[in-house]
Amino acid sequence: MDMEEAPKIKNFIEEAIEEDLARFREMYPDREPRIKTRFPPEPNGYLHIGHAKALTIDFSMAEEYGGTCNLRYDDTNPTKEGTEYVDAIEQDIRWLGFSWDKLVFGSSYFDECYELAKKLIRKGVAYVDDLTKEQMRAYRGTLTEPGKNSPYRDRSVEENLDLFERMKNGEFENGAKTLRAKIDMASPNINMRDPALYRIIHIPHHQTGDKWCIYPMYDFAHPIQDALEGVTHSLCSLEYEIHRPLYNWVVEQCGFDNKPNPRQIEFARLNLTNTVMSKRKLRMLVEEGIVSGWDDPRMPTLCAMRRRGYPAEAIRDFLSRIGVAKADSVVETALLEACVRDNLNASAYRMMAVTEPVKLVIDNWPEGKIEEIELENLPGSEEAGTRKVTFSRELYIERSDFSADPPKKFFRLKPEGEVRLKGAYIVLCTGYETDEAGNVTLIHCTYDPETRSGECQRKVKGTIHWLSTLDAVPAELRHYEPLLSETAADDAEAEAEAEAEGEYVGGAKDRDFLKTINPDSLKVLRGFVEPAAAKAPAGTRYQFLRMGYYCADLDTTAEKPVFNRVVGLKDSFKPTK
RNA sequence: UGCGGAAUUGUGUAAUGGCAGCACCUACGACUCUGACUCGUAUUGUCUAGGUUCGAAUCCUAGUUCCGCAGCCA
Repeated sequence: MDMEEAPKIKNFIEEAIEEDLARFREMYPDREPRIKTRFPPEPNGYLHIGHAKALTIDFSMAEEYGGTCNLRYDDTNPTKEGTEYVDAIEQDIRWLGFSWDKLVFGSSYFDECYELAKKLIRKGVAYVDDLTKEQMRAYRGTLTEPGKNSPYRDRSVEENLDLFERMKNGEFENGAKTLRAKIDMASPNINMRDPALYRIIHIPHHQTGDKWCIYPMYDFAHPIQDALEGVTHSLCSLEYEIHRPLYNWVVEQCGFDNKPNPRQIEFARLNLTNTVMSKRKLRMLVEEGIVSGWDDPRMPTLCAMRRRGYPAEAIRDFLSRIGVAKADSVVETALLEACVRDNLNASAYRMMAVTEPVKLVIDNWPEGKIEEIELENLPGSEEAGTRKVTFSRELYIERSDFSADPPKKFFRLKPEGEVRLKGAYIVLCTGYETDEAGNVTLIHCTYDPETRSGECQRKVKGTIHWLSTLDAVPAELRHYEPLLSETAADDAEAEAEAEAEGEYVGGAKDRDFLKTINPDSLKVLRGFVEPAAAKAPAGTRYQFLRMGYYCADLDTTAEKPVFNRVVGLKDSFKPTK
């Protein structure tokens, strides 16, 4: 432990946990309290960077206080879920470097939920209601007016027990009856106006098959699962804040023996500039074919970030830098990119690649002569070693590294100008050729034999990268820009509107969302890479000198290498004139 | 005009009655065989109005703005 290390800044969750810990110790002096958390994804989609924030909080809080965290699939609604996401979720969590204590399904507590529902009926705090969805909405009142009691609210315990059992036995159709908590239809908190506990859904469940046709609601199941698993801190996002009284109501009414009871603490979700996080909108991008899939490198999903080449450590670094708070916020994507650059600068081997090539010929270099140039793989790292690249009369250089009409402070190649070819010689531009349209087609140079790298004191202002036409390998380079031209905050109105239309698709706001999509978010360049880079297996990351960090894509082959630009290098050159 | 939350620099986040700090971004400079990295410098902030106090981002009062809640979703 480094004593020089700055004291860790505590977030409000850590403070709450420490208070709880102190209280537990006081209440139960004979046992050492253990923190237990859980990460509860619903298996109906892929994890994104927002989930990564949540699960990082869940896992790291537990870890920090010597406790453990369960992975629990929140699968109480069989109409939306399937097993196809389960493996992907586990892979993403492991990739981030976390491991769970127990892997459980919420559905494995269905028996307990059912028994506890009957307990609540017997206590007289739950009843079977015959109201339709529409009627229930009408009876609920509004934000400013109280609701009124359902006519079925005062059924006897016996009748409720009988009806509930018959619900379970499949005697009723979907929606015909629900089990409701009997709390207060006049509560100022709408969530407390006799919320539904169980509904009838005649659909087989991916885990429990056709054993059940009634399924508990999140608000009923979640606190029960937490309590049964011994979860001490149920950490979730802000929108559940107003559900907390109901969470506590369920815990109290069910009356669990094992103490302490779980405590729900809420934090703000992550928003990023120029991205969307809503599962529904991400699904829209996939289904509309705007992206190639859930792992399209432009997506904010973890599988996409992995494919693009974002290191898991960089994501964790990012998550630790943004902190945890209760205020809504939108974090700049630039911070994520800074974390990625930080990580890759220290680890990614350097290579040369030319993304938009133009040919350069060294007229005083003997025809057919080849020289081996030795370049370091990682500046400042001896053990990373060196590699050899071929230098020859004809080279490719970056089109943007030559200007026939240069702006001020242009340190690259220009007529009559000199530039160093990285690791090789200083060359002087003696002329250039263009096509009818005025595009440069060939640059003529002479080299100075006295200026070989390492044997030369003379300095020039610019150094550019290059590749020999003899062995440069043609490669596809995919450059990405943000998917959205502006930050499309997840819009509550859109949800409400879409819901009013009966389905979560195609509201007016959604069409607005589609309009904010950046049509140029993917640019495919035909360039060249070093032969060594061409052989890299998918997932290999390099810094292509002066161009950015790149990662060999899933589509890469030795014959046709494909690289994703993970993130570009910072560039402080701003042409003026 | 209901209920639950939140407001600190362009962004995110610290400071729990005692020097408003850190990171990203931005700008400028140094260094540079990557206009990268690194290093240095700089700009900009406590939602508003009162009050308590020697002293307030912090406590009190009143207001303003923003977010969430009316699924048999989670």
